[in-house]
Amino acid sequence: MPIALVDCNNFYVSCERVFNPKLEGKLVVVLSNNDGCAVARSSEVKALGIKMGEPWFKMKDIAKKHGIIAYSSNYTLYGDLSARVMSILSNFSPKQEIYSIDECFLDLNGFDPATLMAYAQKIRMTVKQSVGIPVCVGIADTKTLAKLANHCAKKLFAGNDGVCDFGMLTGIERSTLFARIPVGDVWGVGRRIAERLAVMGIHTVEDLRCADPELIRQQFSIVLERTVNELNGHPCIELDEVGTPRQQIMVSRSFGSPVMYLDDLAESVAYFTTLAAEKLRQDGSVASSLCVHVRTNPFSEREPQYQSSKIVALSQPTDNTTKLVKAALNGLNEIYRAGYRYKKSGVLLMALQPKGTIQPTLFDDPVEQAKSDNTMSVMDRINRKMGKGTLTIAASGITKRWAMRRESKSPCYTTEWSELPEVW
DNA sequence: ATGCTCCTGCGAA
DNA sequence: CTAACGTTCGCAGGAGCAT
Repeated sequence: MPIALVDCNNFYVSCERVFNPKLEGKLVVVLSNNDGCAVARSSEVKALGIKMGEPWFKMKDIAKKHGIIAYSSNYTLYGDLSARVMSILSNFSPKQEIYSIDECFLDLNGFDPATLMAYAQKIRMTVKQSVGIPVCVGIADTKTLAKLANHCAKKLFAGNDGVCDFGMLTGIERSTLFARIPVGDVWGVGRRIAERLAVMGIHTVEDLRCADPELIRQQFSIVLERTVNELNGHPCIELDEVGTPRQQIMVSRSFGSPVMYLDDLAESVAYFTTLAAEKLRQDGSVASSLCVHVRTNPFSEREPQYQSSKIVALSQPTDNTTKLVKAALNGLNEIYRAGYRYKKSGVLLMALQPKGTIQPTLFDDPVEQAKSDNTMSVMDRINRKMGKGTLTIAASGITKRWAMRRESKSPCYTTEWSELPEVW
């Protein structure tokens, strides 16, 4: 029952390189929102020892010294390229689970085990040729093992051309390999759990594989017990093909610079709510309540700190931007306190359900409902065709003094005509 | 005693 | 010039509450 995990290499960096081949071989990082931390690093940058999540301002000296090129993140571009990669990959298996923006599982059940390595190479070549993104492929009998195999394809076997198939290993070879990998590299084992495992003398993947599942469940959770079983080749985590609709939708951002006044905060909350509402309608869901959240900057230790949130119930489930914004602003009014320097706000849409399943009695006025649906669908269509933010509600403001910093964003090559360089 | 919701911790990318 | 540290999602388990 082989499963492949296909994962893009340094995905955001690779996206930038697709449209700017001069970046090949150079030291490149992509920064998080607000140009805060490094969230993608080229292999050359990783070799310098710069860690994932490292704050940009802390590594500026090293960056200058080595000539690191930094990009602001361009999620529009990365999302579009991701969709192209996933579409190509879907041709390689009847069952695909898109796990994140840069990786997916493929069910390879029924394929001849002896041909899987070659098949994986074909996958890599096809994606590279048609989208320009390099990927690695890990193959094994469970999702946890496939993740681990992918990790090996990337890290341990530099000479193995980006593919690793655990099906090719004997039991001894596997144990020897696992004994060289720190337990923290296993899917589902983060920093905290790794620390606690270390206390128990479990340091490597092999240690965890041989641990007593019953004990692990007792000391940790059923999740980690499943991990142990999966490491032993017993599938516990199903391939999840159907994109089960989200249970909540969150939009929040740190501000480019701190905000003091309710007006600015309200603009941001209104804007984030419109973004959340767009996602909600894309999912075909409606929300029954929402949560507004604001906070000061926890890293400014000398400043007075404040954070608060408020849950607002909606009179009936809706996907209408105007109604959601009104509710969010009501909530904001209740938690706003003057005199603080706010650094972040956010909106969480909660208690989501499929739009189709709302009880008909809730549609008291079908005419109103149809009007609302029409307005929203016109807005969505215009924004999709003419670019995000073409049509917005006034409450989200024009000036956006709080807008996030994005000092070095590349053009949205695949989605914005206006951003194409003229020479093209 | 049982079942529900809410909150927190943790992990992932 | 200076100051500057991400976002979004799910799951499990425990606390707290109602029945």
